Amino acid sequence: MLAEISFPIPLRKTFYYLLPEALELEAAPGLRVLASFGKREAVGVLVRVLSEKDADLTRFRELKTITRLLDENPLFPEDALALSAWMAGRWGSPPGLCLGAFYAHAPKEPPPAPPPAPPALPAAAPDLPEIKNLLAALAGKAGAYLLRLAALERRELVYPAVFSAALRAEGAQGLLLVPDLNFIPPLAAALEAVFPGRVGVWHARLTPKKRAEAWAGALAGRFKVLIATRTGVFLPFKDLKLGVMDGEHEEIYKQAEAEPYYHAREVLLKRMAALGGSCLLASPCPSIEAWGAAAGGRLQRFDAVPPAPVSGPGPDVRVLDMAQYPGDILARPLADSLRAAVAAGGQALIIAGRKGYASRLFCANCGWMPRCPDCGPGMTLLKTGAAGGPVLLCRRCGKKDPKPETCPKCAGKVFRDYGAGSQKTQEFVSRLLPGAKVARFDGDVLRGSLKTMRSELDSFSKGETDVLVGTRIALRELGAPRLSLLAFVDADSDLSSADFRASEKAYQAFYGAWRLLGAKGELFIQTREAGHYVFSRLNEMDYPSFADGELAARKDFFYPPFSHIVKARFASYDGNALDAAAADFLRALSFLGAAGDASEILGPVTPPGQEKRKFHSEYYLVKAASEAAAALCLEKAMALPQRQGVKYFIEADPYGF
DNA sequence: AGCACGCCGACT
DNA sequence: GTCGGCGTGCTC
Repeated sequence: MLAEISFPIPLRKTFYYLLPEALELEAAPGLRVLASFGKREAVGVLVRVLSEKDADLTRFRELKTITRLLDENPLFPEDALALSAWMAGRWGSPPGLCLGAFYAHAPKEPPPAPPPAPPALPAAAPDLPEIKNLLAALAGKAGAYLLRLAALERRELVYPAVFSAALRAEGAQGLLLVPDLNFIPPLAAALEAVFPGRVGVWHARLTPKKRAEAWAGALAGRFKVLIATRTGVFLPFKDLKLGVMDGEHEEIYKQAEAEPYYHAREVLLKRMAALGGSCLLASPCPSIEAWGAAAGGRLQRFDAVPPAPVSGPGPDVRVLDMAQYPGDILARPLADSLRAAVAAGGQALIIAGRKGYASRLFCANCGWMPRCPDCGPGMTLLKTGAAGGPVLLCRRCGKKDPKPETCPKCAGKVFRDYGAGSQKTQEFVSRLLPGAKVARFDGDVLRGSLKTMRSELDSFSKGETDVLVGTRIALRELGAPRLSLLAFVDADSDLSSADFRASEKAYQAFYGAWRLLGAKGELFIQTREAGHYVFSRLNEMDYPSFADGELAARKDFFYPPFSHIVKARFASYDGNALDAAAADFLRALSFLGAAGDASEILGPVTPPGQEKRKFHSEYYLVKAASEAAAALCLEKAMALPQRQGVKYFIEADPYGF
């Protein structure tokens, strides 16, 4: 007999091995196997057992034999093979890598038996009618739910009650996914009160030993609840009955940096459905996708949110039109309020558009802005280049140019810049408020040492820091006792993007800020698009009305959740090759219109002034009417002939473009 | 992804 | 003369 094996490598194929007769009875799909692979031994997963006559073996000189089986039983009762095959089709990553995501952290030998488990303790349920209804639903039959949860601090109360209600059966386990490492400790403490000694923790920064313990503990059923960041959606469980996703709207749940590509929200929903368990998506401001799923009946929605007028007047929202304050990092009214707030003993959080010094340069006379001469997008200004002077950087292709002495359009000599990065803003604020303690929190701090990050956050929440300058990630990190002012230095980097999710993301950021401020304080938003419609709805901060409007717009323009997006970008120095690649693509997708559904292809979209550049790029956006149609488009786009000198970027369900 | 082979630059 | 850079090719 033969064994068909999948390896965690970026190839869209499986491998045949001889299955020793002694293993024929034990061998079953889903078991890990050890096998010689090239010049090394590799761990793969048995996909199928088949007989020699069912496989075309003429291409191979000889077959190798499996070394041994590593498991007695499959690690995933929910069928990781089927789930990973679905993932591979949905986001276009190689099936072996998708399957590998489930098995990546598995120790080679099966884990030891778990110690006896202490009993669960009762959880105090918050006294809100909608929470009671949710708990009753969770205690009943399995389902998929959306919970709108307003106050940040209620999570520590709600989640223990939620797991307690859904995990009454002795062996039943739960998974709580969080968007951020810093959410884990308080939630772990809250869950420990209900499941003492049976709360596990999982994130990318665990030491190898702790990671192995958490992984094995989940599989063996030692943990009642696992709290985990994104990758935790692939953890093995003995009997997973409830998957909860906190901060469901957070973009971090989409893995787009490295293969396999996936969205943890959709994997969780699919996985819980396969297990016959429940899934709960929770957020103060759900994604429009989740909002649409609730409107369409695929999620049952609970609103644990008092209507806006009940929760108080809310902070004073001030949208500053930066056209009136050209060149200012902080406009005059904001600077004045900031000075006053700190003088009065308050704390402030300033959100810059990006990290570092980067900002956008423009001519003070004619408004000219530098664009990348090679590939098109607006260039950002860095404080120092290699030679020491200021340089312009293209964030797409990495081209660096010295800052021009005079404006190429009007020969003006005065330049201004706007949209300062966190570092530059921090320096500005330090100069504005001599004597105040000004700290910074951005992606650099988040990726730096855990100790530094914690001390920055603690220092702010204890009230030692007066002003924290950060990027948007600082928003979800904080609890601040004396926070009385919050400002967005540059809201336009979000609003002006071509992304159909731009206003959703911007609104969620403003809403997050509004909630962080609580009942009082000042919220400043600096923008060059003060007329944008998100601002017309900010006063009431009525998320449902915003989300309903956004959902209607998505329907009108046929965007998700009403369609499925596949983005195909082509780039080349050779314009003819680019045209040929695009023609290949359109030909391959010509079946779309013929199907008679509403699917359509947008594009080509090219950066402005493309003709004059040596580097060409363009993209197409496929709006597919169904998941199946999208999967077919993705498959055809990935199978395109690779033309010489052309780079292909194919992405399903892209975020941020 | 690993891992090896292979052909060109600076150094024990 | 070697060590080592990463381009290219292969894995049943």
